[in-house]
Amino acid sequence: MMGTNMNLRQLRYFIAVAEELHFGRAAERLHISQPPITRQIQSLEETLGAQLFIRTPRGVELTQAGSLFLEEARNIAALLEQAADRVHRAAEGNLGRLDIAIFGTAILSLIPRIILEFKHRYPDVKIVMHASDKLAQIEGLQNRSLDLGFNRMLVPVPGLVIEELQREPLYAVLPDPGPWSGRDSIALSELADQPMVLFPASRAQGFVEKVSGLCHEAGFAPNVTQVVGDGFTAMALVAAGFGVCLVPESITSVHMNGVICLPLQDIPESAGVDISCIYRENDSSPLLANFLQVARELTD
Amino acid sequence: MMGTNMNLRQLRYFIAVAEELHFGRAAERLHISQPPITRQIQSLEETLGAQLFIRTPRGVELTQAGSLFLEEARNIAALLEQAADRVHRAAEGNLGRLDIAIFGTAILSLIPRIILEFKHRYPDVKIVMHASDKLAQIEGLQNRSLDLGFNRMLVPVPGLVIEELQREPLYAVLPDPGPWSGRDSIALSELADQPMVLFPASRAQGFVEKVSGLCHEAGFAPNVTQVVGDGFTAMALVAAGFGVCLVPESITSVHMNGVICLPLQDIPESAGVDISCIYRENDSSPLLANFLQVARELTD
DNA sequence: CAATCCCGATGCCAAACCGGTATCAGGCGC
DNA sequence: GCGCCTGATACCGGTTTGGCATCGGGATTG
Repeated sequence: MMGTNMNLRQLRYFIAVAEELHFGRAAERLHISQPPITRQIQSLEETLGAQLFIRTPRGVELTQAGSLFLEEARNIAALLEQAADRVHRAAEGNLGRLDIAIFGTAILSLIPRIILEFKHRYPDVKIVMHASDKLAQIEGLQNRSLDLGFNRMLVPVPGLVIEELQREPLYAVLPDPGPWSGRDSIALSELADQPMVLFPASRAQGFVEKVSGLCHEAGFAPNVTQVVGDGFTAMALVAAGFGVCLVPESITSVHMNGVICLPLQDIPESAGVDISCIYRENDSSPLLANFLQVARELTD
Repeated sequence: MMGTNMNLRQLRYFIAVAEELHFGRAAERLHISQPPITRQIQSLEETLGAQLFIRTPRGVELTQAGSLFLEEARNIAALLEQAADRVHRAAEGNLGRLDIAIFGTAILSLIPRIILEFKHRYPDVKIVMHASDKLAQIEGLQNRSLDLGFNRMLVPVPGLVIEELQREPLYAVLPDPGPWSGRDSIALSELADQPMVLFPASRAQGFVEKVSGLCHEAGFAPNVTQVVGDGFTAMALVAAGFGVCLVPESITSVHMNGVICLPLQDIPESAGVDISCIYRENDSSPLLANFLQVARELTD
């Protein structure tokens, strides 16, 4: 019993013979001698239970079954080649899908630049954006529905890596016109008596605690009058006279009537607020690696 | 250097491992031991230039590239299986295409029965019908655009086989009312003085010569007044009073006002007209073989 | 914290497979 | 009838493949 199992070699040889209609020329084209072709074709015919060629004194011709098989064989060969190429590209991170989570104010400035650059470099990678808060990002990463999250003030989680991309100073958002109109900076202690709006009203700790801590270091306890969901709402409340608030620098790129934004004096660099990304520690995806590389390049 | 060329074996092993997510279980499923699987997967990964699995202490999991390749591999494996099945069926004559030529009056009675029965037995064989005269059938068979022709009074052609399926007696078509109204048969000699309509006016010899020969055997030369294209036209001319004509029995299944059809007396069986099929001598197509078998069964 | 277990990886050997050379068998043309 | 061309076959050597035994590393367990 010869071959009871098809082989890609047989397929290649068959295509060559079917196109040359001549065992000898097919052998020449395949850079082998003629006898192996005879045997592989015989084996293939036995496997398929079908005669593929009619042997004639001048060469061979295809039977109807052979003609049918030629189409299928060509198709399969092309699919194999294509599959190999696609897999290779996927392994190099040029093809695939990346699920990225961001939250509210993270949309500003840095992250869109990273994503645009990545899409430009790897156009065949499909980026799916998810708007998720801190806890949803961690859950999504753990259950594999996310590959990467962007956030601020992340706390370490076992199995996940937090990588700081940028650290931006804090700004005070103040009513305008008001006592600080015309100033170009402000000390945190000047806000000791001011009612303060905090954000975000999230399940997870982070920015709110950061601001509280800074105030205590400046020698006063913040007089919190409101805790709202996001920085834009907080700025709007300041404009409406509810008090003052502290925001990361990037939010000040949004200009709003009725408020001014002033940098804080005497605050160490490390007291700024970070923009970090978070991903699985043992995620070997080349897509993620490529994305992180782009992110690092853009924050150097 | 291991494998620079993909192999179907590697593909099968990969699918098994990807579905079991465990080299040992995959080996068990494939009825081999575990080390060959390790090697084949390594070779495949090297060939593709992509890591397909992440080895973990409890087994393996698919990388994104591996996940992508699993889909492709499954698809290709299914296509291969399907191709093998289709080729096998084609070789057994259950699948494919048969080009069959008929001409005018051959449509009656026998041939449609054969074709209907064949379509019933081999529903996946596509039958393409061509209306071709005798010469076109021979040319079509020789240049491979036809597989089988039906015709009458065929003359031998080198490389083609003529197989008689049925022989039917001749009938005389006579004007009605007329001298023979009420009779139930007629002798050919009674038509000696009658003007006669012949058909078909074809490039090839055949029925016309047959009728002429019979008349001479009966002792008279036919008084041919018209030669027309087909039997129906001839019958119409008889009804219009142009004379009489001779037709094969099967045409008498068509009833036409103004004519009666009477069987000829004293004509030997061999003098009847045949319905034959014609095909290539060395046509090894199983579809043709199956079709001929059906035809022979229905004419036993 | 060490013993143990389970997984995949590796080394080694025999069997099967594959390709090359030489040769055979049959149809066609001169 | 003889040569020529085709695919088929016989035999041999190198390569590949699978099985057995074993290794190395991480996780579990007592």
